[in-house]
Amino acid sequence: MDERVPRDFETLRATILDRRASLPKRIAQIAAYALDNPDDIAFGTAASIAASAGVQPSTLIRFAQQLGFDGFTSLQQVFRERLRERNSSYDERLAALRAKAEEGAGHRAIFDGFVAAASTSLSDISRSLNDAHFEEAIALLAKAETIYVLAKRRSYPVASYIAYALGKLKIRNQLVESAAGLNAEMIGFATPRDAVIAISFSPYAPATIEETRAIAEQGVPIVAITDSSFSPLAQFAKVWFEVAEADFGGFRSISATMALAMALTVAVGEKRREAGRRRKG
Amino acid sequence: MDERVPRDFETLRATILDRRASLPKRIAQIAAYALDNPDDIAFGTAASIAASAGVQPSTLIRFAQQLGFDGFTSLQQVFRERLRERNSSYDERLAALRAKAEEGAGHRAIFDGFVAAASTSLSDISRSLNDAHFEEAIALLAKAETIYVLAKRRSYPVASYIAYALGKLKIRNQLVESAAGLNAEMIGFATPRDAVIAISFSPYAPATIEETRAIAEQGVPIVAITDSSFSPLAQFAKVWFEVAEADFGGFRSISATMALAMALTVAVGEKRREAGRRRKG
DNA sequence: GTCAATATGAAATATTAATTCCAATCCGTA
DNA sequence: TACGGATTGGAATTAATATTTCATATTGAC
Repeated sequence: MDERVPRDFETLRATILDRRASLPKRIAQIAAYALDNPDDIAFGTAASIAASAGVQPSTLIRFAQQLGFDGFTSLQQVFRERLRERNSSYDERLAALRAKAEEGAGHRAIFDGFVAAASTSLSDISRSLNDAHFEEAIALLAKAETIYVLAKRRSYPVASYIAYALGKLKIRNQLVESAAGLNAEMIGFATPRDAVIAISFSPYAPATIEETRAIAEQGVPIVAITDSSFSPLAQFAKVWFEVAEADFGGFRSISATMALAMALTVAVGEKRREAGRRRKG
Repeated sequence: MDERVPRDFETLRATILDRRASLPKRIAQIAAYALDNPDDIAFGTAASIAASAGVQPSTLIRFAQQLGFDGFTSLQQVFRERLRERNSSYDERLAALRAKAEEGAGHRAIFDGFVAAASTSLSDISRSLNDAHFEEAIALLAKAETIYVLAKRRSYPVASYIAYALGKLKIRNQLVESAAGLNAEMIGFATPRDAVIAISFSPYAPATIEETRAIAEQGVPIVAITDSSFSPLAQFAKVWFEVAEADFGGFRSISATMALAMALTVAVGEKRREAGRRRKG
C-alpha cells in the first residue's frame, strides 16, 4: 500500500469519481456499486458483494488494488470506519443533548430535552410503523362518509390538527368536542358507513374510552392511535397503532403521533383522489 | 436458532439486561462489553473481540449460544443490523427518506415524508434558537398573571397544547377561542400585567393578526412564534421567534413549533417554581 | 485481420476466522 | 473435604473467505 491510499471515505469517494472515466467496464461496475451501496461493502463478504454487483470476487480485489489498497480487506476497512464515525456522531449528538438536558443546565437544556424527545420518538415510529396496518387504516378511512375524530387532553391537539387537515382536503369530518355537552348526541349520528380516528394515551381519558366504546357498539369502524396493546382503545379498534413517545420532564412528546396523524390524513386524501379518478376515467 | 431469539438490537439489549444477574462470570463480562462497545462487536472478529473483552473466543460463542443464537456470527448480525439502520448520518438518512417520499412510492412514502419534514424542522430549530430571546420570553411569561394563548387554523393545535400544559402546571391561562364569538371581549380583560403567546404562520390568519394588534394596544406584552421577520406578528411582539418548518406535500410540519412551545411552557413553570422558592426561603 | 496488451471468469489455493472438543478449574453441596 | 456439575481456557478442527493463478476473452493499434 503506497502512501497515497485513501484512508477516509470522502477521499476514497473523490478518488473513485475522479478515475471513473478511465476504469475498465467491470471495475467501473464495482465502483458504481460501491458508491451506491457503501453499507453492503462494509458488511458483506467479497463473494456476496461481487454477486450483488454482478462481477467476480477477483474483480472486486482488482478494484481495491487499483485504488492502491493491498486487497479487498483493507478497502473494506474504509467503509467500516465510515459507519463507525457516522454512527457515533449521530448517537453522540443525541446523547449529548439528552445528557445536558437531564443534568438540568438551565432553560436551554429544557428546550434541548424536548427536541431530543421529539427526535427519538420520530426515529422510533419510523422503525416500528407497520405498513400493512397503515394501509388498512387508510383504506378504512378513505371509504368513510364522515370521519369522526375523538381525543381529549394531551391528544386533543393532534385531533384538532387532523380536523384542520381533513377540512383542507375537503373530507367531511367531525371533531367530537362539544362545548354544549352534546358529544353523546353527536356520536349518535355515526353509522357503519362512517369511521373514527380515536387517540388516547395512558392515563386514558375516561371520556375518550366511553365515547369510543359507544361508537364502536354502533358498528362504526375505528382506527386507534394509542400506546400499548393493553390500551382499552385497542379492543374496540379495527386497526390500531402503537406509538411510543419519549418524554422529557414528565411531558411526553407528541411528535410521532402528529407525524402519523398527518401521514394518515394526507394518505386518505390521496387515496380518495385515486378512487375518484378511477370512477371517472 | 429457536423462535424467540432477539432479532433487533433493542430486544437483545433488554434480554441481556434481564438475564444479567444469572450469567456466569465470564459470560457476564462479555455481556457487559457487548452493551458497552456494540460497534466493536459489529466489526470485530471473534478473536479480536474476545481479546478486547479479556475472555476466550469460545466464551464469546457460548454467550451467543446462551442467548439462543447458533453462533457468534448470527449474534453479530444483530449488531451489524443496528449500524445499518442507524446507518448514515442524520442528514443522509433524511435525504434518503425524502428522496423515497418524493418519488412517490406509495403511502408509506407519505409517512416517511412527514417524518423527514418533522426531523428536519427539529434539527433546524435546534441550531437556530436564540438563547437570549428564549430567556427573555420565559422571563416575560413567568411574571404574567394570566397567559393568553392566541392561534388559529394550522397553529391552533399548538395553542391547545400550550393551554393543556399550562393547566397541568397550574399556571393561569386563557385560550382565546370562543364558540360564542366573544374573543374581543375576552381580550378586553387582558392587562399589562398579563402576557400573550401568539402563533401564526403565513398565510397569517386575519383574526390572529387582528386580535394580536388589539391586545398589543392594551399594553399586554407579546411573545410571538412566527415564520419570518416580515410577519405582521413580529411588529407587535416584545420577543419573537422565527421558526422554519419543513413541509411535505403542501402540509407544513408543526414539530419544531410544538417543541418550542413545550419548552417555553415547561421553562416558565420551572422559573415560577424557582421564584416561589426564593420568595419563601 | 493480426498481434499485443489488457481485462475477465472460474477454479485452486492460502489465509483467516469460527467452532468444537477436551482437559483443567472452580464452585456449591453433602 | 470429597463429589458432581458447571464453567473456563486453550488447542484442534472445521468452515468461511480472501487471494492468486491461469486460461480465455476482449480491446485497440498497426
